[in-house]
Amino acid sequence: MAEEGTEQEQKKVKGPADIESEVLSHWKEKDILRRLLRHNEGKPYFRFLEGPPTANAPPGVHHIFSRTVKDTVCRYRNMKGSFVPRMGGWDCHGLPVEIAVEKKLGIENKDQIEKYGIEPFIKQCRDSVFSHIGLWSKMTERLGVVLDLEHPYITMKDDYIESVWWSLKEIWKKGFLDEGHMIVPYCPRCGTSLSSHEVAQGYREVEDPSIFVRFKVKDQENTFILAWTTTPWTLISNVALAVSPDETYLKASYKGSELIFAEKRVGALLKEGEYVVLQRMLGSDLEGTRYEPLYSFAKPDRAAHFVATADFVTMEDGTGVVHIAPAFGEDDFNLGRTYDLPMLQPVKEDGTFSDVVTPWKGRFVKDADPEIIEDLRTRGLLEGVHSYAHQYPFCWRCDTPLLYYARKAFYIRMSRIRELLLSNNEQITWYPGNIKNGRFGKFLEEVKDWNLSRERYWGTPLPFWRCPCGNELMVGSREELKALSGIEHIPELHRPYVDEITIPCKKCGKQMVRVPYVIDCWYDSGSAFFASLHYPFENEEEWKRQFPRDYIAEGIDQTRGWFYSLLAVSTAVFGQPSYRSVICHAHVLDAEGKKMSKSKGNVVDPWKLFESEGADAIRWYLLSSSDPWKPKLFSVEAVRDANRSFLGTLRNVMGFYRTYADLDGYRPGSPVPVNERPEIDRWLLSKLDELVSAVDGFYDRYDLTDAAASIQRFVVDDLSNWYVRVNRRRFWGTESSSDKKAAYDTLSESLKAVSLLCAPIIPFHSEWVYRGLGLPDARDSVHFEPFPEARAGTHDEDLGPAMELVKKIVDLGRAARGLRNIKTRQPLARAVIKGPEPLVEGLLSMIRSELNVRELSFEKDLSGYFERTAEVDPKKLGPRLRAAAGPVKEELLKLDPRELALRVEKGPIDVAVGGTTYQIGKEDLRFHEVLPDRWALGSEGDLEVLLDLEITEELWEEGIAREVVRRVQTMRKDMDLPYDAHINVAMDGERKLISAVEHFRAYIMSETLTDSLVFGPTGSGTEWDLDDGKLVITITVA
RNA sequence: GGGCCAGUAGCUUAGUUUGGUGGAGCAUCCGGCUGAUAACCGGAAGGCCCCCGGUUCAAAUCCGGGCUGGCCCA
Repeated sequence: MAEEGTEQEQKKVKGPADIESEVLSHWKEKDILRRLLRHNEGKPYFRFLEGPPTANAPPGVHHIFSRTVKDTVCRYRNMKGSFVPRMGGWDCHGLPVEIAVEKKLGIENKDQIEKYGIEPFIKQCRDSVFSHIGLWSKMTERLGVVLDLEHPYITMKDDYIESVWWSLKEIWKKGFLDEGHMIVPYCPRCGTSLSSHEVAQGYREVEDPSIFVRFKVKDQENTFILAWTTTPWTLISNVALAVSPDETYLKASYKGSELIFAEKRVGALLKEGEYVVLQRMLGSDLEGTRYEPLYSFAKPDRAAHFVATADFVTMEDGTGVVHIAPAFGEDDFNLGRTYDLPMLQPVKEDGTFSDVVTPWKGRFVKDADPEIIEDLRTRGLLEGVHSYAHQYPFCWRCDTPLLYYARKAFYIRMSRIRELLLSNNEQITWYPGNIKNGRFGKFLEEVKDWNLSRERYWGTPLPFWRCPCGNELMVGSREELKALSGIEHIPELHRPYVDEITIPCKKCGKQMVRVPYVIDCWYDSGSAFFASLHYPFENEEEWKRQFPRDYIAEGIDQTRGWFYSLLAVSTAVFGQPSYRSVICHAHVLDAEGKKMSKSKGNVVDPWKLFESEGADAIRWYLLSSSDPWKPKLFSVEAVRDANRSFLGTLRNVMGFYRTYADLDGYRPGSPVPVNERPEIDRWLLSKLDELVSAVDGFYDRYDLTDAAASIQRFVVDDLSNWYVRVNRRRFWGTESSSDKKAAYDTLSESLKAVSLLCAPIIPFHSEWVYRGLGLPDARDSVHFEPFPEARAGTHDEDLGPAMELVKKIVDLGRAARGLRNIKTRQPLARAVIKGPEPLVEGLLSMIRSELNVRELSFEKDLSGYFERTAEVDPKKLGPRLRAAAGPVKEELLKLDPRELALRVEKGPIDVAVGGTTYQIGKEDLRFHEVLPDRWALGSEGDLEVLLDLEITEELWEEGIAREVVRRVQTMRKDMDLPYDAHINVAMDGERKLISAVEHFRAYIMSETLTDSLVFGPTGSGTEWDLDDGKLVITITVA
């Protein structure tokens, strides 16, 4: 019963919302989405990995985009016969979660968190992680995405954390995990380092002092190296000066001193004539030169205060000499490692100078700048002070200027495996390709060590225990921890519980204590390719089947996020890439191309769109409008357009099919053999065949946009606007014939194939079409069908080009009519065509009826009908004559175009330019036609369609008859008459019109199912203003 | 401040690899077609192809320099 009701419903052309809710309830009833998760189980894997979102905020349009891109590829592979595991995943840890909780609790720093208590705090975090998960599930389902959200991986689960621990221990065993100082952006007021994305939010343009400082060279009288800095407070911690090894440096005498600096900077530093160059040398010659420290508050513990060389020294600004304080800058720090420089850090965590810096102890470092400058001035070490405008980061929460600080941290030595990262990247196919060696590859080439530790609370604890005696160990599993600590019950693998676990030291017997860090949550998600399986503790076999993953897809912002962490972890732990192909899709912007943000109020509400336009329209728009990696301007109008241009047409073709199939009781089955069907059927099937291969190839190459575009072209142009339109009559007749059966078979086969081809992109409409066809062997869902294969034998080589020619001829003929305002309803005596002749009679009659001409003739030459003009074709002339093309063209412009056409017709003509004579023939020219009134011409390239516009009385009358038929049909439609209702008609009007109707009486009556047709005044009726007079028509039901 | 991507009709875009009369769709107007169609067909109007230079007989396309927007970084 339910089945029948559904079919009844489908007769009418419905809106997308009805279709989708109907499909959704069908899926629910038959449990389709859940069954699809297991579809093709036991077959070869297509290994997809879902990137885990954080469910503490509702999903937005860009998540819809991601899910669409992922789902479409997975559905395609599923149809191609692969088993596609689609485990959902949730990212749980990290600062965003902590900050959301801090906000909720009304606290804003670590002291307050600790006062509140770590245990209740992380409980709050855990509770808030899934605060919006309901919306995520709802969105995923409404979008028709197949994703297992009932058994997802969850990064805060102990199993997951345990796998992460294991991997960290692997890295540690390889010696890639190190503890040491890292330069991190640090907010002295909040007492914490900041993540890079937090820093990025807080850049502002500021003015800082920029000073030129003299460093006295040791053992050389009155000689100074001139350096430049915008952070005077770091001079206290100076341990070296850096120069560029390949640049030239000068020693110049200036106002009684000798100064050393880069030659390229001289113009910006000193005035011409005020200095004398004493010596030139390369930067590398300066290496090792010792100088006297400016300050000696902090004592270096090894060799310091000499010149080093470094590539990062530029000639853009300053003096070409950079002062180095390894504790306060990343370049400085790295150079410090290279040269084994001491690290002076006389600055406390709150950003003030420590006690050793006697003059300024307790002062915030930046506030001490003016006094430091003054001190240098009085000591004669200052060469100049300027103000310097540049971008500087501030804390996004408290607006304090950030300091780059060397902090103790655990880091993974990614720089050591840079080459391996790069060669692993070579094995990955990127969409779009330019990311591989561009944004991503460049990033890898300069990969930095990965600062892994975070001085926070809600995260995977770093499983590193240390004894006061210096003994250290890494714990790689729960069992290991229990065995080592002797503690049987561990509530969970989070702070504060793991903090309380101590391990007796095997060396000294004291208690080893865990370091206080959690790890960067990007490491969590980067471990998803194994931790989601709880490998290596479980699922060994499944792991082998799923490594590496075939496909991932996320937004381009993940380049240095998940795409990187996924590759970084797998390279560090397994030495191999963890994924083979990746689609980076672009962002979804508002209709103006601006980023959507709540504060701007330009966020499109996906739920409203689901209701008004439907999920398929959204999916189709996102994939068909342009490549996924081009930004999408998202608006209701854009989605509506997708609905209209493609889905609407598909719905209408389906509606047409249903209307007549139901009327005729047609069911697909025992089809008419293809070779017995008319040309047009074979043509459509042949087209369809080409489409199937093309779309298969597009999907296979992850080219979703071309797949969608070619399907759309087929459905709109070939199927709807050509096949259905020119074949309508075949469906109308009441008697059944094999021709009619062939038409139905062709249409239903095409619709079935289309539903399969677009199933990966629009799962709802494809289902609706598929189930509405009445297929005898229909499965529960289109999504269980295998992807169609091009059928041998349907491909007809000649029909394609022949039909293209027919369409072209028809288009040209209609254009010719349009030029002269001759409506298609007006029959014409003949059309003369110059061009290849479509061989098949069936196709010729199609041209006659589409163009409404009685006769068709093909001629090789139409020059007898009209004159031509000629002009230069630069495409031909340019390559042949090169530089002479211009002047020759000028010369030819002097001739009358008509005369030129005539002369060239007889043979090449000579054109003399600059003493050389060039032969110009037909092939160098383009021709235009000058037509007499009787003829109308449409042409494209060599194809020309000429219409005879002479309208005889008989042709005119036939035109009137067709007008009348059309008016009557319109009236029938307005009266809502059934298609098969018979009528009686009365007409009154001008004599010549009535006479025309009388001559075509039989034709009019049969076309309009009229039983009786009478003439004479009628009381009521509709008055029609035909171009040639008025006609009143009255219709009554027979 | 650096890197990547983009800028073409009122709007959305194709064309740029390989130089040779810039094509579509939406919207507007006119005409047509309509026994599925909010569909479609024809025509009109609408383009300093972001700007400035360069190469070339010829540049939307190649090269250089800018500008604007988006993204990623700092």
